[in-house]
Order: sequence, then structure tokens, then C-alpha cells
Amino acid sequence: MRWGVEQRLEFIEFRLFWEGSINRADIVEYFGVSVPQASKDLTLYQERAPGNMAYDTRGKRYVAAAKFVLRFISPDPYVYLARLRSVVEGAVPGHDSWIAALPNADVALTPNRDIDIEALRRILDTVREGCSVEIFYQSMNKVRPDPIWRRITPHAFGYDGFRWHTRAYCHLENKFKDFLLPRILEVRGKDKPGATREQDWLWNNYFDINIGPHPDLTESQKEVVAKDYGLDHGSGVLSVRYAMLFYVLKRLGLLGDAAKQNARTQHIVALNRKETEAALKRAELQL
Amino acid sequence: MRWGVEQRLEFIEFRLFWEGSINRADIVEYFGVSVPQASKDLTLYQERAPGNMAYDTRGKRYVAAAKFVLRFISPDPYVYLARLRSVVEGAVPGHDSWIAALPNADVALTPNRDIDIEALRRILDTVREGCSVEIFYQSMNKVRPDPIWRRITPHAFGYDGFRWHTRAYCHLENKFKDFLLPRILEVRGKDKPGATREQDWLWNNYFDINIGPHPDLTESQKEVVAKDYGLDHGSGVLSVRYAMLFYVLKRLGLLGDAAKQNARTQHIVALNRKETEAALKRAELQL
DNA sequence: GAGATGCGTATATCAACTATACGGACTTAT
DNA sequence: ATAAGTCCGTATAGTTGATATACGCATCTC
Repeated sequence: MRWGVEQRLEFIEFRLFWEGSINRADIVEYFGVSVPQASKDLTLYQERAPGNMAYDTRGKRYVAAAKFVLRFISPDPYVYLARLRSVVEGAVPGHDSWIAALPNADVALTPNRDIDIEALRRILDTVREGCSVEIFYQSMNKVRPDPIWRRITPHAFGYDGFRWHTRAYCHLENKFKDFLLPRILEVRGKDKPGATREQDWLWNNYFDINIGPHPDLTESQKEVVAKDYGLDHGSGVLSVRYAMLFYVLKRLGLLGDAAKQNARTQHIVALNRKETEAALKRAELQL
Repeated sequence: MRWGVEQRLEFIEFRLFWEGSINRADIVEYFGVSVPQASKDLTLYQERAPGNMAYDTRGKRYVAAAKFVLRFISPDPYVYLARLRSVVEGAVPGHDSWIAALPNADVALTPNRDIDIEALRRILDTVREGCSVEIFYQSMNKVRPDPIWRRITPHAFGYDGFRWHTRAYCHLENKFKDFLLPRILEVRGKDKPGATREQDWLWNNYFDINIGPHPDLTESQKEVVAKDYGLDHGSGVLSVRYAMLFYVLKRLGLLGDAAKQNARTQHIVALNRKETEAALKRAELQL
């Protein structure tokens, strides 16, 4: 079966499953095929996935049957929700999305769209080739108030839930650091690398955060939290790169003493708090 | 031009632009077309976007030229990064992604994949049709330790940066509330709605958070923060639905008094803190 | 009951794509 | 240096997907 046909069958199934109905016109509009071809696709879908749809003469649409067996797309709620988020955040224009009946939705925070496209391309290139490169970087450092040129050897990327950075060896400070992509203003001068990924201990090694429900919660609430975070017997382990530890702890609200926070908003605490703090200090001192 | 051809040209451009090179074999592998067809596509791309690629006999691949003019895809770094995130988070299998040379990357936190697919489908249905429905919901409420059946009229979805919930009118408590999707265990009994979206004041109205750099930062640091958050003249306005206010404040670290936090990790503060707290209280009291 | 709209189907035609084959340019191994 | 291997491009003939056009049927709206 050709790729285009397969895509259209997936499309039909996606619309049926997640939006409940589909039309010839939907296919014509999205794929630009002719009306008879759209008819054929619908017929073909019925052959390949019998019993999944029925024609509703009132609505003039095919509607999903009560018993639906997925044949072409993966049965994952997060595939749908990831598409939804992409549209709501503006990363994908609405007409490119397979979602037609866009539900009313909102995302708590969307980042500023201020990454320089050429800078990102050059960094990606550099990572692929394992080289070093000079970047014109605006740091938050007090002794370097203005952006300066500095050489780095980037080897990976990190996302803290809000912003992207590149993980790189800094030739200026002789250690591995994170560089926020929006603060890389220019890129130039490819050259030999300063250190390889294998030498980035903080990136390659993981620390286990032991998490459990907040002690002020009732027993039943603790059980709910346990389910929310996938905890067994009231505790669970989160394995995190040392290089990402700070970001994870910040997002989980575990940077300070979580037990002193209000249990209503802070549902979990670190059970191995001392070790976690030591690990964080270790990460910040670059080992 | 047919949809399939257009897709392949976009694919060629994507690989060239973001990964630096492309091959006949890449096209054959991803789209399942024949070798001659892949050749034709590459020729066609050269016609439509002249000067964008050159053949590298050493690497036996087409490589992107230094001067590259985008013709088929949008020049947005976040389109690439959104795809990258989807793969890293596991929402898209690697072979479905257009990214072949997956850079080493990590995401700070990925949610538990525990949303019931049938429950989500039914909720989506209900929102589309504007009905109410009964859900078997596990709440954190102290007086309701076990999951119970309750009727809601959902009308929207929200994402707090970590988890999805549905915004709904609760027939039990006679007010609009958020219901976390992973805690909806079952769905049944569609019926007439209890209230419409128009009546959800907290969802339909926005509060302006005034944000500015942390006062303990130096002048130059403040400027960097201003650029990071897109602030003009040292302050900026974030317009947020009352219904999403709590989540936004939590993510920005503004739930307490941000000025008392360490400026090293907490870069911004709310300039209209009193009003913000009042707005939050208003949101929590359901107006 | 007329008109509009969506479905399905049939035909002939065209264009896209396939399979197979061959020659050329280049790199790498012997 | 020669041979083997790989990837490119192109050519042919044949297949199949997709198009345009047309017609009949069912349902809803006015």
C-alpha cells in the first residue's frame, strides 16, 4: 500500500476515533484529492477496519461505532494531547493539524519565541560533528554584564519544561555548563572540540530522587498522590541526570524543604532530602 | 502538485535545513517510494529551490548550501524543537519523526502516561456536544477519600505544563472546577448540561500579572531577564485566565513572595503582588 | 414538493509511481 | 593501480492511483 493511501487511512481513523466523525469533504480538504478518491478511501477503510464506522444520514457524516478497534493509529491519549498542545502553543498552524474540532483549551505558559534560527542550526551542526564553536552569549553573570564571544563544545540539548538550552563544554571556564538557546545571539568559527560528551560526568550520571506524599496529607490523599506519581508503597524513585537535577527539583517544588510548604499545593516531598541537597550542590560545583 | 509530492519536498527541505544533508535512501526509507522516484524528487527539489543543495561525493549525500532559502517549510525553531520534544518524551515513535539524526537530549519531567483512553474520548465527545456526563472521579478532598460518581458538564481543557485537566461545571458542588484527566477512572450516562461555557466567569476572564526582574539583581542582569521574558522598560504584562492563574503563578514561582526568594533561581517578581494575591483568592473562592 | 447537499458508482483519461536495467563518478579495499 | 562496492542519474515499459465528468439515490430544509 502506498504511503499516501496509508496516511489517509490513518487520518480517517484519527478523526473517527478522536473527533467521532468524518466526511468525504474532510479528506478532500486536507489532502487535496478528488471527491471520488475520498469515497474510495472511505470504502477502503471500511474493508480494512470493518465495523468501526456507520453512516449518519442526519449529519451526512460517518460516525464512529460504539465498538471501535484501532487498526492504523496507536491507542495513546498523549499522541492526541501532544498534537493539541502543539496547536494551542502555536508551534503548528491549525490547518496542518489533524484536529479539526479544536476543543477550547489553554496552556499555562508558552515561552517567548525568540530563538535565533541560524544560531540553532549552527549549534545542531556543531553537536552532530562533535566540534567546538564560538558563540556571542548573554550570560547572567555579574562580572560579564554584556554579551561576549566564548568558545564552547556543545554535545546535547535540555528542556526544563519551559526553555531549551544546550549542554556544552565551556572553553572559557574549562567546565561543562548549560547555555540557554535564546541567549545565544550569534555563532561563528567552527574548530576542534575541547572535550567530548563522555567526559561530561554530570550529564552521563544519574541521581535517584526518592519521592513520597507530603506528610501532612491524610492517608487517602496520600494514596491519590501515590497513584498520580506512580509510587509503590508510598514512595518512588525518580532517576535524573545530575545536569538536569536543578530543573526537575524546581518543577517538583523540591528545591527547598517541601515538607514546610502547604500540603494543599505541594503534594510530594523528597524522602532522601539530605542526599538530594548534596547531589544538587555537587552538580552546581561541577563535581 | 499532489499532496504526496509536496510532503516529500517538505521532507527534503526539513532534513537539509535542520540536519544538513539528505540521501535518496532517506526518502525511500521514509516514504517507501522507489529509488528512481526518490531521484526525481531530489531533481524536482533542485528545480523548485535552486541553490539550496549540492552533492557531496565524499559523503554520497546532498548537503545544504551555505545560503539556504526556505521554500516549503516554515522557518520556526520551535517547529523543530516541538518535534524533538515529542520524540524525547515518547509521544511519537522515532521512526515516525522527520528527525533522523536525533541529538542527545533530555526533558526535565515527563508525566505518567496514565490517562484512560476511553475516558478521554468520552470527555471530548461531551465537550463537543455540550452535554453533561457522569465520571467516577478520585478527588483529593478529605471528605471524599474514595472515588465517587459525580456529574459534570465539561467545556474546555487545560494544561499546567505537566498535566492535563478538563474545565467543567460540577453538578455536585454547583460550581466550575478542574478535573485532572488521570483521575477520571470511568465515564457514563450522557445527559443535559448543567451550565454552559459562557457562564464560567473564571475561564472567560483574564487577570493581568505585572512582572518585572527580581530587585536583588544587578542592572545588567535585570536587562537580561527583561529580554528573557520580553519585558519593556523593566516590566511586562502577562494576561492569564483566572482559571489558569494558579498554575501560571506556580510555574513562575510567584505563589509566595518572590522577592524573598533567592534571586539566583527566582528571576522575576510580581509587581502587582497584592492584586495578584487577591485575584488568586477570587479564583479559589470561585468568584 | 422543490432545491440543496451529501453519498455512491461508473466511465475514460492522465499522471504518478514501479520494476528493471545500464552507465558514470567516486571511494575504499586488496 | 586495479577491482569491488556504492550511490548517483536516466531510460524504458507497465501498473496503479487519482482525475474529471456524469448520473442516480436518500435526506433535510424551506
